[in-house]
Parts: sequence; structure tokens; C-alpha cells
Amino acid sequence: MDQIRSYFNRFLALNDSEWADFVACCHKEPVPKKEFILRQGEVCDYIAFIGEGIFRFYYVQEGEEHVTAFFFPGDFVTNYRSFLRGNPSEHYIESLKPSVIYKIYKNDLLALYDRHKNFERLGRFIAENLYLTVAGRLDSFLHDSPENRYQELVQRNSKLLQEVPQYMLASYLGIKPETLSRIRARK
Amino acid sequence: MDQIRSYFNRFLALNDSEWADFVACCHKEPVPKKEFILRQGEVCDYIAFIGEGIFRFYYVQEGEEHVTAFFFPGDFVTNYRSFLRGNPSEHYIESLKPSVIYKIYKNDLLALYDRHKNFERLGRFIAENLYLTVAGRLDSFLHDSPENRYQELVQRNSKLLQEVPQYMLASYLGIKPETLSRIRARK
DNA sequence: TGGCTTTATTGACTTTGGTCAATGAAAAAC
DNA sequence: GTTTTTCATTGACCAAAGTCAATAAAGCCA
Repeated sequence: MDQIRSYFNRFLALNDSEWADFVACCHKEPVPKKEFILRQGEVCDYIAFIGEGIFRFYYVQEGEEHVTAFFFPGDFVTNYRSFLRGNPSEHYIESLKPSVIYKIYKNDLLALYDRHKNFERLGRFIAENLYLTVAGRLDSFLHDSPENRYQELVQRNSKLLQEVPQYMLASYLGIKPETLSRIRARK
Repeated sequence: MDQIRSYFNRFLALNDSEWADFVACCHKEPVPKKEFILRQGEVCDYIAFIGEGIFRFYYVQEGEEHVTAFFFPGDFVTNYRSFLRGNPSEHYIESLKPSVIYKIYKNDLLALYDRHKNFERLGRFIAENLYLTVAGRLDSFLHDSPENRYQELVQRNSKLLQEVPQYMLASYLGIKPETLSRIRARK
């Protein structure tokens, strides 16, 4: 839980009563390897802080898996679209290793927003931050070659390379496993 | 200004005093065609609601323009990254037609956040919404062919096709003008 | 450990988008 | 309205990623 508090502190410091209120809403949950915490068609009614483990966020189209994102300890994992809009999820969220998460359900979170202005603000900061992350990824990928995209990834997030099977990485980069294999062989 | 209020109402209704407070922070500004409202290197210290006109958001790399986004009447336009972080902008924001914008400066907006919890919430909604837009675009870019991306764009946002020169559209889709021309000829 | 399944690599070939260059059309400037 | 510039189209060719298939390597489970 300390991890979560320090995550929050990067944006804004909660006082002790706000924090206690938050802690009361967290549900600790162990997740075995290769387990889905969200399936296509389900509505995502929680956000989950990752204490341990790795998750991938992907959808299936014409029999092919398309990986949109990976999540690591210290991240929040959720289908934010499904969570916000109440739509059924197009994505699966699956653990790649044995994991531990802390779930906060939507009703509880909305109540926290209502009760504490600081929480409302924290929610804004987190949404803003998510936006910046994705927008940066879009920009950097929109006009770069797959080769450059891979090289950038290696630089910025070498953790991914060791922790995640290559065929998932390829999908995350928007290319085929064979192509990624060839890019890696190129030097 | 009614446009802005109805934009807000899609997310949350402001009461009259909140609205009056907001209106007092808006600075109306006409913008001629092909005018920059933000240049590379400048810090973006405002968000601007578009009353009339079109803007494009792009950066220049190795002599080439890369279009990241277009903005239309009813949208907010800003370099959100530069605005939030106070970094110098990598992007230009340029009007494509004679336009009218309503600027809200950062200091004023932060003060609104402080004064009204509803405003804080509105800020969250807007950030969340921006995130969903970009995240969807990223997904479609990573896993769809340029051809499909174009077809999707035609369906979802036919306004773009009429209003924006084709070479800018091509850049927005991450392809060359010649390729877009050929995709269009394909049927 | 040995056998099975999944994942990664490599090769031959195809498809698609990029490049360069020429031409035509449309829009802007005078 | 005519000139000039910008933009869109088309063709020939090239480069890069995709496809299909075979093989090798790695991981997993009994």
C-alpha cells in the first residue's frame, strides 16, 4: 500500500483521513498466472493498482490478438473506457505472472471524489497524465518506422524485453513476430 | 459562448455563478487565416475554445510536417502537454481558416479549479475524454492498415475530408500524399 | 528426464507503401 | 482574368513489412 501512496504523492499529497478513507476502499486480491481479470464483453467496474506482477491489455480481431498495453507494479490497470462509459470491454486484461492487485470499485471511487476535493483533483491529475502518456506514444509512433519504434522501446523500457514474450512485443509495436525477429537480427 | 456552455453540459451542469465566473476569464480573439496561435519553442499558457474556424496541430521533423490533430468549432485547442507541464511546445498550432477563439489562461483556470469543486470535476471529465480519444486513435493506428484507417476516418469524420487539404490528411493518417491519392483511387 | 507444446528464427515470395519525377488541376496572388 | 504557386494525380521503380512454410530453440508438464 505504501507503493500506492507514493504513486499518489507524485501528483498530490493526501492527508491522513483522506488516505484512510481510500485504504478502506481497497480490496487486495491475488491473481494466478494467465488469469483474466477482465474479459471481452464484461463491463469494467474497478481500477486496480498492481502490487506485483505483469498484465497485458489486448483485444481479438479476426482471430488475432492485438496488444495495446502492458502494466507493471506501480501502475493502475483498468479498461478506462469501459470504466468511464460503462460500455462492455473490447479488451481482455490478463496476468502474465502470478500477481497481486488492489481493486477499487467504481462506486467507491465516485464516492471518494464526492467526499474529498483533493481526490477529485487527484483523479484529474491521473487522467491528465494518462493522456500525456498515450499522446506521446501516438506521436512517437505515428511517423516512425517499426525499426525506430523498436529501438526507442529498447531505450525507454528495457524491462519489457526481458519480461514479455517477443510475439506480444511485436503486437504491441504493431508488427508481426517474424518482422520483429528480423529487426533484432539486423544488428 | 452558448456553445461552450453546451459543451460543458455534455459533462456536467454548472450553476449560474460558476458560469459567470468562467465567462469572466474568457478572452475573445479573432484569428486570421494561416496564423499561428502557438509556435514551436513557446510555452502554451492557455486553452482556447474554438467558436469558429479550424486549427491544425503539427510538428516539424527533418523538414517534414507531421500533423497530430485537427480542431473544429466546439473543441478546445491547446498543447495540453506544454500547458500542463510548462514545457516549451514541440508543436505549432495554426489556423486553416479565419477563426474566432476564446482563450482561458492557465492561472485563471487553476483559480477556477480552486474556487469551484464542480470545475475541478469538469477538468477531470475533459481530461478523461481527451484520453479516450487519443487511446482509440492509437489502437487504430497500431493495428489497422492505412487503407482501413482512411475508411474509418471517412465514416467517422467526413467533415475533415471537405475542410482539410489532402496532404495534411495524409500526414494525419501517417502516410504520404501519393499513397492517400492511390487509396482514394482504389474505388 | 523426456516428450510435448509453444515460441523464435530463417527462407522464398508477395503485397504494400515510399520515392522520384512528370503532368494536370485548382487556388491564390497580382 | 491571367499568371504563379500550390496541390493532387499518375507512372516506374524500390524498400520494407507481410505471408506461408519449414525448422530450431525454449519452456512446460508429467
